[in-house]
Amino acid sequence: MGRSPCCSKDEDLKRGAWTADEDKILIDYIRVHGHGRWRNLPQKAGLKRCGKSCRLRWLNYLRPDIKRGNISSDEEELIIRLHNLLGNRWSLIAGRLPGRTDNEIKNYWNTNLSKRMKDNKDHNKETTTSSSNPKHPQTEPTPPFKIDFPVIRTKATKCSKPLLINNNARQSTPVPLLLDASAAAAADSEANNNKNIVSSIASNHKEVLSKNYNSNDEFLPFFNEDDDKEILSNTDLLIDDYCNLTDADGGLNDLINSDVSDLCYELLLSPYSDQPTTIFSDDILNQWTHGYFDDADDHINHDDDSIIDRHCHQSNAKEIE
DNA sequence: AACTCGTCCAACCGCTGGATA
DNA sequence: TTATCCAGCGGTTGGACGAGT
Repeated sequence: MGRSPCCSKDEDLKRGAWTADEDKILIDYIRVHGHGRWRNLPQKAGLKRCGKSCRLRWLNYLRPDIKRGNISSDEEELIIRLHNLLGNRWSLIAGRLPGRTDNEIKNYWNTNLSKRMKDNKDHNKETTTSSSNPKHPQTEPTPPFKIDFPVIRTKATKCSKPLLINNNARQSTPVPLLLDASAAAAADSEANNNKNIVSSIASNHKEVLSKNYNSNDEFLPFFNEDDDKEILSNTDLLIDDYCNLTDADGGLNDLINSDVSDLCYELLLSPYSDQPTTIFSDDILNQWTHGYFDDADDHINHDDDSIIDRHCHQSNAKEIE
């Protein structure tokens, strides 16, 4: 049952800090053979280390594209904004900061920013309390960092099928969509609603395909699970989720069995996984972290066309060609 | 100088999910 | 379908180091 441990503890494997010699051996080996196959790498390279340890050492310290030095203020602001947006998805956040590792960002957050955010929150509470006093009219609160954004739950998921939607056919009002299959099954009352939604989506997809995927096409927009105001992005969706929802309709299944069914969009991937890195443009982030959430009562701006960085589409579209 | 305490961060650990036989 | 492999992720740990007493 389950997998065997990466390295059994009774093996004569070295732990703890790496020496310069070990670093050199690892670098030399990877320079010649490339990385990957971490489990066998230590043996082949002549290192008495666990493969996992080698991987971590390479990714977090020895990679040539690692950026040394302090986190700049720009990087810091970006980390804060991304953390507001994504939560503790360190690898995703690191993906937006070239040369920075998830470990580094996680450490930086835990040692610097989390404390500062907490202090800031406390300060805001005090400010709010004192501002309730009519003798101290509230001035426009402009905290350095906003912290109460709903976190978008994303997942570094490889889609094996295309998910396209046409701007022109997009629904104008937020639509509740049950993304979890079991929840969908439990909520019979939602079934017809979902069917209608998915039917609409599938219809959109058909329309998109009929137009042969032009530059206005985008991924599905966010949907608002209205009560808890949780926001889910389309990256949470596996294609199977759509299929489950659309089985009764069949429309989307037709779509995904079409000629372009082997398209692969890779979303929100870490920079050191041999995969594309730039997913969200800074404009998008600005919209997400400022424009989208400036109004607490309306977390999602469905009228805004820019949801996912168009570069993602374009680069993938080129690959398709 | 010696000790304590807090901070930083590299490394470890356990778990997850995709791939594959 | 199931078991296993493997890479990757996020939380936690512990040693090094500096500041304060």
